[in-house]
Order: sequence, then structure tokens, then C-alpha cells
Amino acid sequence: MSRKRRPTQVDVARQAGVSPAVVSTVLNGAGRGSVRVGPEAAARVRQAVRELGYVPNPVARNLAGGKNRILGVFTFESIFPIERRNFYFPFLIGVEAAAEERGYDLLLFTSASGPGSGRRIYRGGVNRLQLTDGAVLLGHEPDKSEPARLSDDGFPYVFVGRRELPGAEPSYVAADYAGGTGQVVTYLAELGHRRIAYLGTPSDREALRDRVAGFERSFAALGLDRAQAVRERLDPDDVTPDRLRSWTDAGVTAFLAENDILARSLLAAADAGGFSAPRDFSFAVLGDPLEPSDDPPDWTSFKIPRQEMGRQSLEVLLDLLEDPSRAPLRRVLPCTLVPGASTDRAPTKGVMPT
Amino acid sequence: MSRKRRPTQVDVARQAGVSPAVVSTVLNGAGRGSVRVGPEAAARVRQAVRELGYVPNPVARNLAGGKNRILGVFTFESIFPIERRNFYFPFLIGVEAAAEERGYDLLLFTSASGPGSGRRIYRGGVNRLQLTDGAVLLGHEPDKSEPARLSDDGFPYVFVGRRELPGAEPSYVAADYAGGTGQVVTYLAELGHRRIAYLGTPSDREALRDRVAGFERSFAALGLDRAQAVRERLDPDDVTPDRLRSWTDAGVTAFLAENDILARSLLAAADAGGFSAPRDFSFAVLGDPLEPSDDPPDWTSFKIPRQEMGRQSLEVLLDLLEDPSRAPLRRVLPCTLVPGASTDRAPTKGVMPT
DNA sequence: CTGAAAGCGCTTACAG
DNA sequence: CTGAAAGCGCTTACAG
Repeated sequence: MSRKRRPTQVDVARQAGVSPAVVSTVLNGAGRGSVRVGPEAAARVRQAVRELGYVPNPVARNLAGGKNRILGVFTFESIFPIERRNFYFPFLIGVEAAAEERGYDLLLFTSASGPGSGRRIYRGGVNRLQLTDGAVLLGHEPDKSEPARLSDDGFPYVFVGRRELPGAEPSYVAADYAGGTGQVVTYLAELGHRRIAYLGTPSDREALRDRVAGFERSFAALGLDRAQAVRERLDPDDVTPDRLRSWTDAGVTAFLAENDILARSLLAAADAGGFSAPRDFSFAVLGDPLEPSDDPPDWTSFKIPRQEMGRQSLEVLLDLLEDPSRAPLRRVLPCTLVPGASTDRAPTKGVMPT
Repeated sequence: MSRKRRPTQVDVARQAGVSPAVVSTVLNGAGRGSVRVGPEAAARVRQAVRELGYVPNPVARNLAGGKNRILGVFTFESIFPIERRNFYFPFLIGVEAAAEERGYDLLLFTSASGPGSGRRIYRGGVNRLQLTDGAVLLGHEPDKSEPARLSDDGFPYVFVGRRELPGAEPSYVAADYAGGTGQVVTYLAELGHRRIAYLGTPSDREALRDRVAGFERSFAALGLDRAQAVRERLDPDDVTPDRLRSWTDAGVTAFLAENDILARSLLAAADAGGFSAPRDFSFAVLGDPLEPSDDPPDWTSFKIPRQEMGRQSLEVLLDLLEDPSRAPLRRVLPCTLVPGASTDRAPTKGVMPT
């Protein structure tokens, strides 16, 4: 049961009658700071390697080389959140696939929950990610100072999702929420909708700001009247039948729901108020409808390329490791319009003439 | 932006006015070969750690022979397999939750694909898990020699799922497939079924053998005629309408499908042959129906406690690390019968008298 | 109770 | 063209 001693570089060197440095060079190929090795010395080394069954110890290699070929994955929420599994899963699939291709292992930071503090990068003032070569950051950070400090420390990391950081220029791979929202607005405009309400949450995250920006920009781009772009900040409970009626009375024919919850509130209000979509109004969700049921409703929406975002964030991280001076590295991936059954032509005003 | 040099143990030692050995001891707790440290020296060390933001290098720790509080998760198939996401996900949730509670980080081994070789623990003869304190092994191993060698090397690991290893006694946390199968048979017997066919795959994995064993044992336990227990080994294509007819003609009133695929084949054959379940026969799946749709069909089955298996496998691993002499450690968790719409009372033989 | 030193198995400047 | 040596950052016997 005791672990057998593996042959080491020293054993090989002795057997081949050379120094360890020569063994190292033969195995790694002539590199930057490597010694020169004659052909017959190299042959002796290879022979000894074969005879002894020598395999270099990757741990020692890492120690000597300064890198450990471990990349961190840090989520500001539980890595495998049961309720939101469909949210993070595709990112992780992408990250894993890319890591596998590039020969890196992934360290999941799990033990983050200090007393009451939730998941933090710095625990007791110490950057826990430090033990990796670099890290991919996932999810909504409760505290901007954490990534800011990461930047200060010069630790290589990439955000999944666009981030603005006071005093720092983070690298990220983001989805083009503004563009996705614009596509939805354009689609609605083509269906004849002119007055559109954006139902947003009170939150002001980058991902949400981008949607608002896309909403407003697209009105201009389409030559629509900016005054017809209604913007609301609501809690789900704020979407009442009365509220819905006041919107439609004001001529709103289509709604953009910032997320699923708001879309469901809207539907509930419609139900309670005797409205029906898309007969009385159209609506779309600004992202993938994925919560909480497993079979998504057939709503007009746009697809966020989550898996590709995961993949590319890892690749950007590797680029960063190769040449840190290139930071910040940023990529914005397009979202895809998904037409669904929640949208239809704008209803004609008033009662149909008979 | 230039990366600051990571503080090392030496830096901490200097700042605290102690030797590196003292720092090491404070961080690892008083252990076997550790030095004794006074309370105020320990306090100075902790203070210095905080001030410097020191994090021990896990690679160095490992090389020097110590523990690094990193646990490995190795899957013999892709960790996040898109097609089978629902299969591994619950295990991982459990593993992560337990790791988080116990303060361990998780290293996912991803870069396994040598040329054509699939996922392997030993790559070029080295144990890749070596960097971790121990590992949880997940999924079906194509090659028994890999875990066997792990045992030979004395590397601590726990299988999720029962495993038999020639010449080794692996630790594992398994589901009680035999018991689950027995519950299903009992349930069918209560519904009046006496002749039951077990539709199995040609494969002979432990998890499948356990189901067969449960099938056969339960006949004895229920006092049923063992000759009525029909056992078949089939590919999904083998389940044809003709075959189905021959079984029912022979008096079979209920089927046990080893997996979803076989259950679907059975249903397809029924469809094509003019049969209908549960009118003409009952059937149950021996496990969670989870493939490939997201909303599982309402079949009689049993629930595999995947999340709990993940959680307990990590806990067993920690027990193992604490005291390796207790190996092998084994736990078998109960499965829960899930009655569904695919079973009903046994049809009466022949035509109903009018 | 504490420190100095060897050693884990490599890589890489640095002399010859 | 080649070797001896330092060093990566730890842990752990071993002296004091």
C-alpha cells in the first residue's frame, strides 16, 4: 500500500551519465535557457528514460517553472446553484471544453462562505485565487472592490459579462445585450408596434444597462419617436392589472420584459385583468427564458451564447497569461433573435369596424 | 499592472520574526513532525499572513509532501457532458456542497484527452490526481487498471458507485440498486404480476449486476416462482413487436427496463404492435428516467439519491484522508420507489367473459 | 519551546 | 558543446 518511489530525473541522469540539466533539456526540447546537448548524449538520455520508465513529475515542473497550469473558476454565487442550474451550466461547459483543449485543469473555489459574507475572493485580506495562474470570474459580484483589488494586484482574470470597474480596466467576454434588445425592438417595429414599454428591474447592473441602452438606441435607429419608448423600473409586484390597463390605454402595444419574472408578472396581470397576449399586446423577454421550469415557454426572446462565452473567456485568459501587456482584452458576442408566440402584429386601435 | 511577486513563506517568517518552519506549523496546525509554537509567535505569524496577503502555494506544498486542501474530481467522461448533463449534475452539486462546508477547493481534471485515449487518470505514466490530497471518481471507467493502479500507489480516492476491482478494495458511496429493483418487483407483485421480464443491456457493470441481483433475490423473498423471472440481455433494436408478443404470449405481464433507452424501445414496439401500456402490460425503469428530455415521463421507477451520493462521497474521502487505515470505506444509500402511470394491475388472462 | 537545514523533483541562469 | 549549482516554495525530521 505504500507508494512506490518513482524514478526521478536524477536517476535518469546517472544512468545516462549526464547531468540533470541535460535530461531536462532533452525532454523539453531546446528552449530559452536550456543547455546544449549532443546527439549521442541525447540518445543515451532517451534510452535511460525508456529503461527506467521515467516520467517527469508535473508538480515539480510547475514549481520550478512558476506556473501550475491550473486556472481558477470563481462564481460569486454557488457554483452549482440548484435553482439556477440552467444559468451557469452552459458557461461552465464552455470553460471546461476550452480548458480541456488547452491542457489546463480547473480549480473551483467552493469554500467561500465566511460567516454571513457570501462568496468572496479576498478572505481575511488574502486573494484566494492566487494559487492559480489566472481565473475566470462568473456571476454578479456584490462588491466591486473585490475585482478592483484583483486588478490592483495584477492578478490575471477575465469576467464573463461586461464589467465597469472604477479605476480599473477589466478584461471580459460579454454578450451583446444592447444588440439583442435592438433586434427585438426592430422585430416588434416590423410587426407594426410603435409604442413599446420597457419593463425593467430597479437594478442597475451593466448587463441591464446595456439592454436599456439598446432599447433607446434602436428607437433612434429605426426613426421611431423616442417619446414612444416608455421606460419603467418595477418590482414584479408592481405589474398589476390596473397598471397594465393604464399602459395599454396610453397606447402601449408591446412590452419588453427585462427578465422572466417580470414576464410572468405581466402574464399574471393580463390574466387577472382579462387581457390576453398576443391578442391584446405583444411581449418579449430580453434573454433566454429559463426559469424556473425546464421546458421554456415559447416567448419571443434572444439567445445568449453562454457556452461560447465560457469558452472564449478561458481563451482570453490564456491570451492574457501569454502577454499581460495586452490587457484589457474584450470580446462582445452577438445574441440571436428568437421569434416566439408571444408577439404578433400590433392590435388595431379601438373596436374593429363591422 | 505588473504582477507583484507573491509573498512566500519566507516573507511571512521574516515579517513575523520567526523561521519558516514556524509559519508552516501555524498554518497546518500542530501535526506529526511539527515544531512547537508559542501563542504570541503564532499570533505574529497570523498577523503577518494577513498583512502580506500570503496564500500558501499548493504546488510547493504538494511537492514537499504536505496536504493542500484541494480535492480532485475526476470523471471518466466529460465533466459537463451536454447530452447527459442531468446525469452528473446532481453528483457535482452534492460534492460541491460538502466541499464548501468542509473548506476544501475542488480541482476538476479536464485535460484528459490524449490522442484517441479518452479520459485517463494516468497520462504518460503519471498520476494526474497527484496534486490533490485525494479524489472523487465519477462515471464509468473504461479501464479497471487505472483505479487499480491508484490503489497500488496508495492514492486516496472514493468511487461514486459500487466498484469491484481485481486485487484492490476501493472505497465507494453507492446507490442500492438491488434494493431499488426489489422495491419495484414487490410493487409489481402487489399489483398481481407474477411473470416479470427483466430487459437488460449486454453490459455487465456493477450497477447493472446489482439490479439483476435485486431482481432475482426479490422473487425468492416474495415467495414467487423463480422460473417466472425472465431475464433478457438485449440491444435496444432487439425489442421488436414480435419479441414483445412472444413475451406476452408466454405470460409476461410486466417488464423491468434497465434504462430509459430500453423503456423507449419497449414503448415503440408496443406502439408498432398494437399494444398499449399499462393496459396490456406494465413496465418500470430501474432508475431515474432522465434522458434525453427535460421533463421526465411519468413512469414507475426508483429515485437514485445522486446529490446525497456526491455529498457523502466527499465526506468519505475526508474520512479516508484522516485515517487511511480505515479503508475501504463503503456506504450504500437507499433508492426510493416512484410509482408512475406505466404500471397497473396485471391484466387478466384471455378475453374477458361477457 | 524554537531554529537551521535538508529535501521534494524539477528548470534555468551561470560558469566552464 | 556540457556540467555544477541555485532556486521554485513548501514540509519535516533533526539539532539545540
